[in-house]
Amino acid sequence: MPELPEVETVRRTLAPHLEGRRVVDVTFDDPRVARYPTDPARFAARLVGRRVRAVGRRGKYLRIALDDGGEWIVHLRMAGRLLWHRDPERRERFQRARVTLDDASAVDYIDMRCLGGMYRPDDGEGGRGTPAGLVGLGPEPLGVEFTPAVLAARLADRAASVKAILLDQRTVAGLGNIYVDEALHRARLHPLRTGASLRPGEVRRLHAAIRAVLVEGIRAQGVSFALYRDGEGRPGEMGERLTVYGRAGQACYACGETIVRARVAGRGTAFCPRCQPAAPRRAPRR
DNA sequence: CGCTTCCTGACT
DNA sequence: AGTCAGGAAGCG
Repeated sequence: MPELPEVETVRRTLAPHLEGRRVVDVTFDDPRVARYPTDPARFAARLVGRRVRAVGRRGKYLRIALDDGGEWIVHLRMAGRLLWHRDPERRERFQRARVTLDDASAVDYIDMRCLGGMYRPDDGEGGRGTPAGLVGLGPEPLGVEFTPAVLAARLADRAASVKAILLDQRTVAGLGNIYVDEALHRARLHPLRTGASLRPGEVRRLHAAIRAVLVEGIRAQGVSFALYRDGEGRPGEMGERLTVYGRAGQACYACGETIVRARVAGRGTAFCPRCQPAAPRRAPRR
């Protein structure tokens, strides 16, 4: 569920409450959430007593820097939420863990499907316990290192669909199903176009579209279809601003054609068949 | 490279 | 009862 704009919104809403605070207690209601160390007691022992330096983000990973140089990492996957509050009596349905801070506030980890989890890697950058996906993650799409040339290099010679390539976090960090569909529509590219088929001008369009939809998503504090909330429990408003995702059967805002839904890269995919024509048959000029 | 799997709930 | 869900590791 949460993609880069949603995770960034959680980061921004949690940071003022967490930074400078010391962890005084960690409890797990579901031990599966402790991804590393996998023993909840050991996880708690490694987090209790630490002070939060900064709440950061890399792709869809929340990286919470601690005063011992290590970090506490959270990945929300499909249905995870982090909720900060001051009510010790509060208990959300599907609450899986609680981290209590030294001002008596708490951060609850809530996850209906239990696909997400928390990591407390051994010390040192990329120490044991660092989630595998964080190693080899592609560039931050809103950072200076993500350029049209970098994107072009990652699309070149690829037979896979541009949708599958963009969903791969090694290509660029933080895109998920919603923002990929939105970016492809904005760039007027059919999701089944192969990476190798994209001409330089199309790659530049895609690069700009990716940035634009993510910036808009952050500004709207993310998409809240069902479960997503920010760190203080508020829904985002990006769901009302989507142009293709969730709009199958409705008219394209750009051309009036009916938005269709198909399965691409194993995912439900919405696109406009007129704005996003299928791949040209001829090989691209170089 | 695409497909399956993890998990649990909501919807048709 | 069957299908689907915004993620991503693992498999063939």
